Amino acid sequence: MEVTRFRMPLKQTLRRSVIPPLAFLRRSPVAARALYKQQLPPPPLPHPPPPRFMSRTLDSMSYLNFDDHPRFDADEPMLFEFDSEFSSYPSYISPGYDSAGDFMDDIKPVIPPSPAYELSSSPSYSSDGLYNPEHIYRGSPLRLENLYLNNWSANDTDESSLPSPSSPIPIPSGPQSPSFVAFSDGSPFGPQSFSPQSFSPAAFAAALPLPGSHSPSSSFDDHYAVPNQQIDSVSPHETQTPAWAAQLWESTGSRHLRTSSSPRSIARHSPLSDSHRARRNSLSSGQQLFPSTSAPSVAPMGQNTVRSYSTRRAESFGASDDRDATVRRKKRIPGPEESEGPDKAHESPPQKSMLRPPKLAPSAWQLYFTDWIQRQQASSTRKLNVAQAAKEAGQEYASLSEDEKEPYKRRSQAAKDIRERELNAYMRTLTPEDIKRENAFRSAQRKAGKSRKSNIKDPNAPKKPLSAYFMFLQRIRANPELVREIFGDETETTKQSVLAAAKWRSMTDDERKPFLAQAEQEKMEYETARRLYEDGTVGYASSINFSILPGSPAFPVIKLESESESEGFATDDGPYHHVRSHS
DNA sequence: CTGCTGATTGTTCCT
DNA sequence: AGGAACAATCAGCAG
Repeated sequence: MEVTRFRMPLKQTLRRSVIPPLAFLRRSPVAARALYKQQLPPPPLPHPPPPRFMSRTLDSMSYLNFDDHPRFDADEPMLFEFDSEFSSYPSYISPGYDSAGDFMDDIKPVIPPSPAYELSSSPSYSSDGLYNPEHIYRGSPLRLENLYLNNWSANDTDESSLPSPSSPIPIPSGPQSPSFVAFSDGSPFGPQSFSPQSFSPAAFAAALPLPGSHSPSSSFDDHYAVPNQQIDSVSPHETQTPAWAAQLWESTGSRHLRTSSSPRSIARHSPLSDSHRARRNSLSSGQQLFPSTSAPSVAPMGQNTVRSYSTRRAESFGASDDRDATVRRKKRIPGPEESEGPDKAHESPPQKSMLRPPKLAPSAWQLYFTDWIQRQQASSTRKLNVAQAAKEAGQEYASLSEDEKEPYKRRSQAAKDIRERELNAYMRTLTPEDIKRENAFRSAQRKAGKSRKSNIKDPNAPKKPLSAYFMFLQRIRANPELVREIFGDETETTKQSVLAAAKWRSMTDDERKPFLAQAEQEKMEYETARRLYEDGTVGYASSINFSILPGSPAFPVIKLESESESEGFATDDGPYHHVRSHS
């Protein structure tokens, strides 16, 4: 098997242990969410931001450039090793597997957990097959996320001075700190730029809260979101999402996420600067945006933090400050067309897919089968080929009761949960060029009849808004009474569509009006978001809904029930009275 | 190679 | 393409 071994120099390791400044997170909301959602340690939050930190942070993005750094030295001592492939299941499904894992998509430091999370001798799966994170880290809550958290906690500290999870973990600082070695040459971002900071998972959660509502369709955010409850308990003083955070975490499902409770102080800024650059600059100068002393302050971004996609393209395979790109590069086996840069993306389609998404999580059956084979090997010397084994094990598996299958199902589900997150995170690391290349490959495969895989969509791109008719559909589905009225007893979705379409056609223009207006409104928002995204730099998630800005005409729109579970939908007052506060 | 199952596609509607 | 959710089919995994 071809194994490409990636090695991470110590310098990079150390660099990695530096907490990304919030400015970077704001500049790169996608990366920020990925970081946050993996529960990485929080960025330093100066209170108030030291001026020097603020000014220097702007130029210091290269500190996140873990790879392909000009200063990269292949002879540096290595702490990490990564394989581009792994021959077995990753840590979360394989008993006894190193919990640090070698999963490319989610770089985890291979460093023993801190004493606070004493490594148990038990594997991640107990003998009954149950997945049990507590078997890995004693004293940590039974949450898969804590695996990441704990690993990072361990990594971000010196092995010799490991703090407890509840106590803040000191960030090394000062010129003598090895963490800053990387900055000592060339980088304008000196060690002194950081004042001693501390963080804890709780502080991080408090620092970077998510908006209060979730889109039912936004699986990514559903899976990554830290429950508000948790955040609140951590930071009782912050009952509201700070403006910067609201902007930061505005999800791709923002259409659904916008709620009346979402802070919108960002709206104070003029929408008239049609260039995102101007907009961002106006944002960065807006210190008054973060007046709260309890709210985390943010180093403003400077002019030079804005780069267009074309710029990024140019840097795509060169020096880059894009952490996502870093991860991505590690996953890919470099192809010939990559060495020449992305200019060739439009040329002949790649011979093979460059994507290295996380592998599927094993099903309950696969886990059982793996165990079965192991048991066979342990208890019997007879040789079975896989076909025979599958046949025998398949019969046994079929005869298992639900209770007996349950442990396997739980293991499988745990693996699936993690895998889904990793996949989502992975997909978000893809650049438009990556996607173009992959789609060119897929198109060629389809043409050749070798695959029927459809093209992938850019998960970072703004989603097309729903048409008026689809909003009508949504509305019906959200309301049991309307469901009964229009769908009757029909449960088949395809037939429901027919019924809904008939109803739609029978409606008068007046009855359709609110849906059409809403669709028009969202279309405009989409166009704005799309332009910003295509211009580059702006992750869709951070796009601003200009329609909420003061002076915008109030736009009566339909409040879909899916957007607010707390608000019951009263059929008697009709849809037209529901006005979204943000619109 | 076998058995199983997760992932993907197609289905329906309209714009 | 965008929503829902189910059926059908593809694809991948175990050694």
